[in-house]
Amino acid sequence: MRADAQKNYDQLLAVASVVVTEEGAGASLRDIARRAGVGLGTMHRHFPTRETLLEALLRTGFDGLTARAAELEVSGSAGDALASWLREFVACAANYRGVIASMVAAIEDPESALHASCVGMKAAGARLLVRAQAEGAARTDIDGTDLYAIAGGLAWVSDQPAFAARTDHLFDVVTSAILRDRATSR
Amino acid sequence: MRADAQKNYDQLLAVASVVVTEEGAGASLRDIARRAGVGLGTMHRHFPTRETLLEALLRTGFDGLTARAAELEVSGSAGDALASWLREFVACAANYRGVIASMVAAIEDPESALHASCVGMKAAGARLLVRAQAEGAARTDIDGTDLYAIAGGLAWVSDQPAFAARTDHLFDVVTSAILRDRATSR
DNA sequence: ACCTGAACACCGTTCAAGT
DNA sequence: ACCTGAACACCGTTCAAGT
Repeated sequence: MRADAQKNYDQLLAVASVVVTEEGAGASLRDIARRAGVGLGTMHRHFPTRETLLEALLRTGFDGLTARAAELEVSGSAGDALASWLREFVACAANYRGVIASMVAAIEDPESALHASCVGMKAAGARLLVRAQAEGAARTDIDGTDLYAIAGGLAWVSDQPAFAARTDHLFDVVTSAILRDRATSR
Repeated sequence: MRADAQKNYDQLLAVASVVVTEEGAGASLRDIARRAGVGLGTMHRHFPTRETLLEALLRTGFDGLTARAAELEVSGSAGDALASWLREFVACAANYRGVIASMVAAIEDPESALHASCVGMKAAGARLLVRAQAEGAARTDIDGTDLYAIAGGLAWVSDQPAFAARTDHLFDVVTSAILRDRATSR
């Protein structure tokens, strides 16, 4: 990438991080370009769709979740591993308001820039679920898609101002439906 | 209301029902006015905010839920009553895609046209919860707000095309976290 | 009383013109 | 190669002018 293009890209991403944190995943792309001091066309070349931008913003979090899943897959308690990873998944989505809807829709849309990452997240969760089920720590009548739905639902609830303060409690209530014989997890 | 005003109101509501069913709660109000053969100003006088329109669309469902709650409050099993009502709440929200976000936000916004209805729904759910808790059919560490959050989360998950087909299963999984000693409910 | 539609300030996307 | 910004087709809201 040419030096000026790289500078614009970095600047757009930095500004987008601030604006999307402030206003959520539906923030005005025009406004981001404006505040980054960049033309509208430049915005669209670097990030042709909103998903492309969200993917870049979530990149670090996605990589962290992937690494964390790899660790947890060989950790002591399969039940605790699943609960820990789910909690981090929800926390990651909570970084940018409204992003969970895109993360859920991306699963079924191979065209989405978020597709690969989200399919990966779903698969990582599914592996932790299978291990927990094999050890008798998780109920066996749910699959990876159910788990992703539950994680998405929890993330969405946490996104709502009316419920944000009860994220931890609701997490415990809902995970108790999946995991057996656990104390409150925090 | 003058006869022509009444006709415009009815026409707007009929068209809105179709358009919001097709495109969800974020449908273009301009488009609704256009398809109703009505000026933009008329649209805004009858329905000054999007919430006003949604409230009118959901009116029937809200009234049905209120009546159903009254019945269920004196029905045989407190646990079954809560589960039945929750299921109907989720089904009601599912009539119009995306409406659950407004129904959740309205709880904390007294200015919203949906406020009174949604506070009423929340209170009805809370009454059924309290009765179930008193009979030992529901866990006692959740309150009416937790229940509304869980109902909202389920409604949101059902709204996502990726998960819509598993609504019933996810409902059973999540309600099992709240209710004790119940068989799969459908 | 009630209705209409132009005007305004936004939005995302495209693309001709510049460097 | 890369950037800019006008042009286009939308959006919700307001309000002067009509009946």
